[in-house]
Amino acid sequence: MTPTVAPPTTTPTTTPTTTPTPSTRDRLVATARDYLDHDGTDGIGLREIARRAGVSHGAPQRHFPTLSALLAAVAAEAFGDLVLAVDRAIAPIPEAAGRERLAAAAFGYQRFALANSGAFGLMFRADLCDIGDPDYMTSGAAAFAQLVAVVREAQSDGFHPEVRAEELAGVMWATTHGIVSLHLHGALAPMTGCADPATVQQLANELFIPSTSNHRETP
Amino acid sequence: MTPTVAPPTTTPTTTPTTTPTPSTRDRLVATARDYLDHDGTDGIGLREIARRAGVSHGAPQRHFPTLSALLAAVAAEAFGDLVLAVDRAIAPIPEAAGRERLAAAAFGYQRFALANSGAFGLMFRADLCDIGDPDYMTSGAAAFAQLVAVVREAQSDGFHPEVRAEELAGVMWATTHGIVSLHLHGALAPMTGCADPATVQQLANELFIPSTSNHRETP
DNA sequence: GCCTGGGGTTGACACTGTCTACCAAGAAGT
DNA sequence: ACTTCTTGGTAGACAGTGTCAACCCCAGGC
Repeated sequence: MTPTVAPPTTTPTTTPTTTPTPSTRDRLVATARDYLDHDGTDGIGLREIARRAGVSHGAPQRHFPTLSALLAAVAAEAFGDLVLAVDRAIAPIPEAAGRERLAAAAFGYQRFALANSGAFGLMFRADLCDIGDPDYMTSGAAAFAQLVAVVREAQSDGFHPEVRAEELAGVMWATTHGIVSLHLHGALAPMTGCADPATVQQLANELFIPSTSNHRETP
Repeated sequence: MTPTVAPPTTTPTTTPTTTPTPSTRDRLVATARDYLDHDGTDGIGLREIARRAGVSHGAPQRHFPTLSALLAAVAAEAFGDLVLAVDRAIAPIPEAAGRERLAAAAFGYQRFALANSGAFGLMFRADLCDIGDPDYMTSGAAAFAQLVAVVREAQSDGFHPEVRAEELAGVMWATTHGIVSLHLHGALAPMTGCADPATVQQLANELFIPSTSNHRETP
């Protein structure tokens, strides 16, 4: 999301760009993100975030009406990072090789989920973050739109051109999402016997996208 | 559940079969399941379950050391129901038609998840139920073993016989699981434009299992 | 008859999210 | 310059939670 031009996170408080002091609100979001990266979603809470951010337990209420709203902001930010990660994953592959770009996007999604498992565990949890938050919804829609675009490129490259791109993207998304979700749950490895979710993704790509080398770049 | 033969749920408390009084422990599990069916996972808690079961808030501690243990028992029961549901879904299809049985199993998984969205939302939540519980682990493994068996049948029917059945089952499981998870999260419909997750599953089946009619029986 | 222990109750403790009153400091208007 | 209003932070309350510990009742074994 808005890669270079400083995303104004919904609060243009007299300092739209280059804010020198991180403005409590941003610090709360960053602290929550840190918490997720270190400790996962398990014990996250408003008071603990406030404590780690060095403010009183009532301070977040001035910026977010509820904990879900704060976490929605964190999830929205994470969705932006996801788009960037997928962008980086497909960037080195020429646009003409649409099928390989699609495979690379799936691996990029996986790598992001594994490297940011805490934030990923939050992004699809309606009980934790307010999924009605406008920022959350637009960020999520942007991520899906990116996937649809990659699918369209793959369709130009001969990947099931007869199917609606949105539905096709839904299947691809669900497959990759299911793989990483089950893996992070700890269910995939003992069941399938292969500890690396990328191996399962590799197989999924070979089944879905048969006529491609599907080279899986090293992480 | 426990349809006919009454599996003794880990507590052979002097009445292994045909217990006339539902024995608080069973009532707690049943009440929790009811809660999930009616109100989802959102506000579930030990005290609320005890309240609805008509016992004091400390009573569950006599049977389950922690809330996670109680919910693990509920999830284990739900995994058993899932196996039964998938069994019912593939039963009317002749065993020779392995690919169609696989497709039917996927639809059966979906229908179970949609009809028992509360319990399904619990089964893969490590923060809610103790996934180290032995009952939980064996029930989950049984569900996956059932899927592997169906995949093996499909392989005998020409469905990618060169691939390891466990890995193949992992891909199929992840795809269906991802579809229903994203749907229950509310993300699939606005993105793909089709409200019915079975439509997405239908497409996934057509992509995975190309040479079959993939008839999707009416729910 | 006594004792023992399973199973239920009640009360406590620490903790949570949210609400409300209070307060400090800067902006704005007169 | 003085007042007023808004913004943002603090501290205390309240209802709720999971878990722990003490107590208590009552059936079964000696």
